[in-house]
Amino acid sequence: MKQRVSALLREKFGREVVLEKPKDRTFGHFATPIAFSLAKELKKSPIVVAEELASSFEESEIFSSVASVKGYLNFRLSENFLHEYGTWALHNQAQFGKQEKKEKILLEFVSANPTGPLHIGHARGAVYGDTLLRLARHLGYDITAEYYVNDAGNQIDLLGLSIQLEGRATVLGEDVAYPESYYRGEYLAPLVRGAVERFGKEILQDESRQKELALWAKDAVMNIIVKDLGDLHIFFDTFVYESSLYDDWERVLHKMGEGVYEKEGKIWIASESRDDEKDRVVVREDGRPTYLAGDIVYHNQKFERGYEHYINIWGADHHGYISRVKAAVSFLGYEPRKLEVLLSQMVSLLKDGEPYKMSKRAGNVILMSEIVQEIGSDALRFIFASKKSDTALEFDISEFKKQDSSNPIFYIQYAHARIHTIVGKSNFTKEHILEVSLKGLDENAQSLLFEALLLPEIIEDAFSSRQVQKLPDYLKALAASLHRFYYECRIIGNEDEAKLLKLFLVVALSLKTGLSLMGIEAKNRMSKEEEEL
RNA sequence: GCGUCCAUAGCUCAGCUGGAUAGAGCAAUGCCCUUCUAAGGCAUAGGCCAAAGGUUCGAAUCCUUUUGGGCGUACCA
Repeated sequence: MKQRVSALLREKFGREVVLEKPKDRTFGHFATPIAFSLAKELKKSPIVVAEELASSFEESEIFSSVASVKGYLNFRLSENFLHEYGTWALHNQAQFGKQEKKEKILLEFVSANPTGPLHIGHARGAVYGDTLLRLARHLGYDITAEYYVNDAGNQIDLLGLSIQLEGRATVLGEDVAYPESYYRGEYLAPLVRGAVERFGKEILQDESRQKELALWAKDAVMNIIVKDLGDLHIFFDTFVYESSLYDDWERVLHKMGEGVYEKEGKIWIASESRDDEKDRVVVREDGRPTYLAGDIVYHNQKFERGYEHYINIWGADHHGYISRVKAAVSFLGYEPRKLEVLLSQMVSLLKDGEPYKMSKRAGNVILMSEIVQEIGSDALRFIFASKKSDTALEFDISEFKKQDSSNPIFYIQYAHARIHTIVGKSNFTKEHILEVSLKGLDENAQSLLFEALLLPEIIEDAFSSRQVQKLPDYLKALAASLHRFYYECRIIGNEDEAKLLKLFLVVALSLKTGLSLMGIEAKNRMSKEEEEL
């Protein structure tokens, strides 16, 4: 819709025209301040310029009016245009808001280490990534969702050790001296049981079998992670295991050519020459590659697979890492600009006003699964998707729990359910409703129709700006408009009943489509009884 | 110290490719169910957009500085 208007104006003025939402909807559907910039060039007052422009629009099949107000140009779309578009959308529901972007994108997100279940901080990146994924798919991008599994290195050894410690303390009843760093948490108990069942108790005490234990356990942990993500309706296309990439290390190292060098018995990457603060070690003196090495092989593998664009979603605590990975990409002979790293900022939790620390090693983490159980996938997804991902977010768990009825997700669901109910109450058949014209609606109704038809623009904007919160913002506003309209106008028995129901169906289509892009299923009815349970 | 993200209503946050009177939800106050689910609607109140400069017709938005925070600053992941 906006694209069409924008294209039309670009043609007319021979330049890009800024289109915005009028301050007041009664002014029209779209507005542009173009007269202000033209005024300077033409050396006339903006008001005069706007008047002249407005009167030059006489005949147009898209606009019913073009008016100038205080230097702004306000456009009102024609009834016919809105009618045609709304009717098309209802007959092609699955196509509504879709495009055919085609670009091949690799989206990597979550990628939490398989050393424990996901916590609430991971959930944010997960929701953000999955929402982007859904938006991109809707826009026609050929996008792959990938999880990179860090199953090599110290953290895996630590997992083996942690299971042994837990087992020796709980199964063998030993008095265990805990080292400084190890993992703790309830998830270890079943792992210990499983390990004993599979390997026998001996494995708990045999230090030389830590690795063996860990390699078995990481798969079990990955299963937990995948299951927890599934509960949030998040699914990955591919999993890449760090451990599977190291065979390639020598070749990749060689591929970086001048980008790496030897010094003090270690191998370094010359990342300082590529905007990093300093050069970094990639292979230690004892020959063990560092964490960075894993990411270098991985990114090389990504680029060799040949995508047009790469998006990584990382926790904000990794932001210092961006420049060194980009440096590596550049040494590998690829275009670092194709790699886009998005950050998901920290989530800090309060519980009854008390701050919660979220270090995985500390053990007192809030598990993602715990929150999903408390408030449900829909509410969690909605809250996280509603906040700009690069801003630190703070919320109180206890506040969150009691939020039930005031939760925006219910507000939107209720709007959708209302439409479904009222359509069911009407004596008109759906077929008849779809046949009627959307022309001849009054000001309020037409404005609602226009708002509902804006979804495609929102989807495009939310994805291209990577600001997914634009979608929930829009849905909230649309639901509010629906509720207001519903309150003010009685539908059943109205002389325009079928017409208004058709309008409502367009609104429902937008709500449903928008919710599904957030991984939330639209409800057809709200039940207070269910809520009590 | 350096890098980076941030600072908007009492609280949680939108708004940021510069544009018309800075918005929403929660919390507060007062109304609206003989009417399609009141999980709703209406109204009131609430702001020196952290501070100071600059750019210009025009700044919450762009630039600089300051202040106050988060995160990072490993041969840890």
